[in-house]
Amino acid sequence: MMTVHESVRVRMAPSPTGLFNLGGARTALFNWLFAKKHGGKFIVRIEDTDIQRSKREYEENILESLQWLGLEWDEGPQYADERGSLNAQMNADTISVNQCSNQRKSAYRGDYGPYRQSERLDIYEEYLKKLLSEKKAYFCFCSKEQLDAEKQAMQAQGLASKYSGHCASLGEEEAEQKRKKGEKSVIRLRIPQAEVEFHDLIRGKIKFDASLMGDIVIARDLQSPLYGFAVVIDDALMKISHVLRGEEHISNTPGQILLQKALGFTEPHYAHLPLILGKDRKKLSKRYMDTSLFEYKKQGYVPEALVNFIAFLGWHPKDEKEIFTLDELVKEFDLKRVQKAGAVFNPEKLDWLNGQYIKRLTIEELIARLEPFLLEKNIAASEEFLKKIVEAERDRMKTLKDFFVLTDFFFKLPDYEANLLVWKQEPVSNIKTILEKAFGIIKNIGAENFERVQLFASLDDLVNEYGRGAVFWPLRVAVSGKSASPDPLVIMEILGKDETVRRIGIAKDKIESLIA
RNA sequence: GGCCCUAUCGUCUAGCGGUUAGGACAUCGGCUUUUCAAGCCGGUAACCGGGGUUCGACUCCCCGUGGGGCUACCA
Repeated sequence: MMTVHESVRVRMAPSPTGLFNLGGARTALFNWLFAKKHGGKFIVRIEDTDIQRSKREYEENILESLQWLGLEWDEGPQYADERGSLNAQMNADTISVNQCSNQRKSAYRGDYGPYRQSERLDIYEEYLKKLLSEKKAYFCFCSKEQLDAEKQAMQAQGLASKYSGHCASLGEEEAEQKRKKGEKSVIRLRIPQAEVEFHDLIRGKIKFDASLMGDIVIARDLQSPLYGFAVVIDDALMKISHVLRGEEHISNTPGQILLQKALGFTEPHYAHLPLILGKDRKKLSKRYMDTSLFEYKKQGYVPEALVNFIAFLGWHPKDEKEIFTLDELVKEFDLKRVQKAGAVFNPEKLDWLNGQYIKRLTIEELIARLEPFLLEKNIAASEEFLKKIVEAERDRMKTLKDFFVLTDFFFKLPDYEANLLVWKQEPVSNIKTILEKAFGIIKNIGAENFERVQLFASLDDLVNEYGRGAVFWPLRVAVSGKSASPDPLVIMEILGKDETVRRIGIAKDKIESLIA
């Protein structure tokens, strides 16, 4: 385990421009684990500086997803509708209420708020002005077309494309005039001709040649900071000690470090997590496998399985244990054991894990998890009945949703081909007699004795005469309408005498029609 | 094109100079067996290539190659 002396404060800084996905979940999980491991704080900060793409509903989705996974945050947004439950458990004085830009009252937990970038615009402006007055940043009036042409030209020469610095030497007054005239401008940070180096906790030393970067844009205007600028300010102000984020951010780290230097901020520690890749080895994208977390939820995956699965994407414990609870992960987690290369996401393993978790749930707990699905499908069944069918089928369930395809026949006998009743090479006439005899035997069992053991004993003679397969196969089909099911006698017990008799009656008719 | 990251079974990975290269998923076979699962047992399957360093490289270094990321007035 790595030793961390200072107080650990990590953050998850999602941009609410889409539904929360696996990549986000992984970043959140690793940050959360790191915080818990070191007794630190896990902070959620909403990066909604891109007002065009940011949506409130996405933000809610992110927050709900985190809660579903069990990754509760120490500081960050809090919603009106959760105040009732959460507020009660919290110190009232840790909550500050702000009026947010779109008229909605937003509350936060934590002392470093607001935790939504759109509500921190004045803070950014202040730092922007500071940079400008210190001449560390300047207004740039170059048009997109100009910039594109520059870029093309440089690439054609085989050079790194970067901003030429055209407006860097513009006089203050000149710039001011242009602005007054309403010429469109952006704010750029002066990048020194220097080497930027940082130590990545996962990858070691990473070096960049800043002279290849060109002066970077940090804001559209005083009230519109860009991501790279806002993160630096917020991380510093929120006293973030460790930045654990996806590998795609490695290349914007040097710019951020330069910004920290310009502002006199201390540099946080960095750890860049490997990417989660699709089967095509590319970063998970909207088009490819990048299903939102709630989609997994809807498909019947349990959060424990998802957490466990995600943890193992780019990380591995010391020993060979594979099933981990969140608490166990906290104990085992260590950045040292985080992988450097991207990890291809393997849905089969998720399925397996999910199945493992379903098997480990108590019947009661499993039924509780099934509840929302039952509600959605409008299935009403007694607790007693549910318990029985869940018990009979749980080993076959990979997802909660499997319950429905697996247990449909308990509710309603599906139609099936008469042929299905025939066991292997057994003559149809034998099947007919077996069904008839079984029908008679079963009909004679008292409804109060309608249990597996009793059924099994009563059918003993028939089994001895024709063989197990020849007896149980047609009975299975008769009671389930399927070729794959739990033990037919178990099904009968659950179904009860009347329904069992009725179904075997149907099978008898079918087999007769086959002969005729 | 430029910059950066990266490289062990199909996939996730263990390994940290000397191993029969281990585990998990998937796959294949067997057991169990009235079906399908589950479970148990077993099999197939990997160190990208080339140079070094070393008595000895999967392991360390360099160069290729492959893969990925970034290259926005997105995050």
